[in-house]
Amino acid sequence: MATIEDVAKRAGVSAMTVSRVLNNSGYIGVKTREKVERAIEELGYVPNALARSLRFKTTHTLALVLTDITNSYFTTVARGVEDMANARDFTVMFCNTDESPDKEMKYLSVLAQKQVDGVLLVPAFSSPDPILFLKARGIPVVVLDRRIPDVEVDTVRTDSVRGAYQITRHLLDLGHRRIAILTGPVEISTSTDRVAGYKQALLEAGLSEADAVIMGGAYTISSGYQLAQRALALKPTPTALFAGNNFIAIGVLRALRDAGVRVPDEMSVVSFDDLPSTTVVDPFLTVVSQPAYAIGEQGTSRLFDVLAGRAQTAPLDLVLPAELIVRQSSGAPRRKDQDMG
Amino acid sequence: MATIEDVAKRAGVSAMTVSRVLNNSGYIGVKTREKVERAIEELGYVPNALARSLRFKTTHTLALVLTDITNSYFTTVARGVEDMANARDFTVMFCNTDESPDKEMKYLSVLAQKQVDGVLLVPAFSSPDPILFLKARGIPVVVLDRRIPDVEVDTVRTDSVRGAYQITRHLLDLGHRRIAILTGPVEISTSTDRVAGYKQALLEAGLSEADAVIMGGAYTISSGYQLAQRALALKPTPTALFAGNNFIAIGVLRALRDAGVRVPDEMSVVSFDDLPSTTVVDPFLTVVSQPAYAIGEQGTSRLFDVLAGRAQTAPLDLVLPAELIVRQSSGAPRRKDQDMG
DNA sequence: CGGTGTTAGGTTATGGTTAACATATTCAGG
DNA sequence: CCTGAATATGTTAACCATAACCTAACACCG
Repeated sequence: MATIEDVAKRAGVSAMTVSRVLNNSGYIGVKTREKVERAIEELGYVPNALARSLRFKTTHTLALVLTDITNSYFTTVARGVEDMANARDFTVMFCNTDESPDKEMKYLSVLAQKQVDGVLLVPAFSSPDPILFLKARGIPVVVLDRRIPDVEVDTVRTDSVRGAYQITRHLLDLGHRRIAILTGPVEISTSTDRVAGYKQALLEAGLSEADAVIMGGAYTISSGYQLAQRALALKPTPTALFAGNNFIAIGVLRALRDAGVRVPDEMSVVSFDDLPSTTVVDPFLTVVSQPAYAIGEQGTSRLFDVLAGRAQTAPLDLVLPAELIVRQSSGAPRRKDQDMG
Repeated sequence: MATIEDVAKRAGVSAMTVSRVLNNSGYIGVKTREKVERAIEELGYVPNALARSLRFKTTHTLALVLTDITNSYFTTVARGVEDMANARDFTVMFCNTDESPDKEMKYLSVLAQKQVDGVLLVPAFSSPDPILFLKARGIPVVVLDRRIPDVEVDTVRTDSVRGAYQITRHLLDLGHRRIAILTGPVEISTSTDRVAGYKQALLEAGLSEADAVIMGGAYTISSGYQLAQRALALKPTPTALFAGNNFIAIGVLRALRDAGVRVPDEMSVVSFDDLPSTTVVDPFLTVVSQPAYAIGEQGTSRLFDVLAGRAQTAPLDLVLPAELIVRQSSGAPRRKDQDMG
């Protein structure tokens, strides 16, 4: 790769003159400019951003650290991040943590070394450590999707409590009284928030804590499958299942299919997180849909505000609304199943 | 962010000594090492990878340039790339080109400036320019998913010809004689390769060029929808539709649903590219499935070989087999539709 | 014609790290 | 006790680009 010095030599000028041509700064003679531009062309020179970054202490690079890019929800978040970053001439590094705090920490260390200008983090775990690590090194962070307790940090997420409330309410309105929520790990805020919204709706409908059926597992298909099997074994059997995310929903639907339970006739199923419209012919599942793209976009936008010193001191907690989309997977419970309110 | 000089001062030694501790090189006294390690700890120092990269001319960073991370196929490719890169302590920058050669070129220029060690490219267009650009700057490239004619470059892709042959053969074996292929842009090799495999199967089955129904559009859902509508309007109507990729397949299935055409009873549908198993409860579509993860992995592996100087001179053209997965969307044509072979 | 401002370009130092070289201390062996 | 090897640490220069400073030629004014 040619350096600025190579260009300078070929054009018969100093490196500084080339730099001036590149950055359109200072005075440059017309003929000199031409000579330099020709030399740049001939050598296929591109300036070395490392050297620049070393001086200016900015790399025009962000990092997106998430649990698994393979989850369509995060794919969409990632796309939102990339589009927003690209619009400001930033590039994005991406890192999959697979929900492992170790892997997450290793990545953050590498990212700090690479001097990324900022980090968008979907935390693997509800620990303040990753945030503190970045803060100690002066690297701005915005947390996406999940809350982290006990630490001041900008956050952009979906209103899980209200979303869960709405969809539970929808089931209650249909007449369901035995609704099980099959959700992710208790260490992740989305999980606990969704349970909170679920409970709130139950209580408001005159049900008691004892009527809540809360089953925690992981945000995976296999976990959804197992949780659904366990839910089917309960006496009395729930009339509706609320999946904590899209992976769990798929697992639940497969378990019901394998058990020969028809949806929604014999069992209503709803889910947090929609399935990507690009892979589904006929959307069937009643869901609360998260504004994934907007979360990526808004989070990145906030990061730019911080980088520009435009951010207020108070940490942002931007909570975007989820959208209830009623489809065919939820219906009234069969009469014989119905409780007497 | 603390520098090595800050650490040196705090430990009362020179920067070089700190460097030696960091890299475990040369001789270090026990007590000195302790002092330095304490200083590193206290300051939360991490070495500046920019400065290192400037010296060593390697950034431990790869770039993945693809058309759209939102396509589940590319998401999986990306995951393969990231896992392989991560295993070697490399990070990955990702860039969506949206099939725009302009955007692609802009990205490549930025990546060259940022001194990435190598690029994994899903080309937006069948032009050698991006390859030549990178080669001129000494940046290794591996092309993924698509071929680029008229240029020597390492390539890792699916055997589109054979995959298309197999699935067309499958339809022919079921008795179909009027099979339309609805595919992507003619400028993209996957598209032309799939058409080639399709034709080959037809000819082998004793059909003629005239029996081929080839409709080109874009690799999008809306294009699939429109192509299917046009295919339905043909006289005689095809008895089977072969979608060129997963997006087209979704569009086709929606068009058939809207037209009230039942699959597979009234129309068989097959597709190149599977839908992600993580978003489908009951896989229904007969497909040739591409080894997306392996493509990412193998491409990255090849890139590492090149970086290590371990690559043979001859450009690699690694063609991975596609897998025919027969499901319910393909069946025998209805009798009244059947041609007399 | 001297002074001043404009134009055009060069020189030096800096950013953080480390290879190469230089210097200083310790210790074993003769 | 001296010599030379082994050990321990420091100094300089280089990677590449550029801000800050400096020099020089020229035009224009009074």
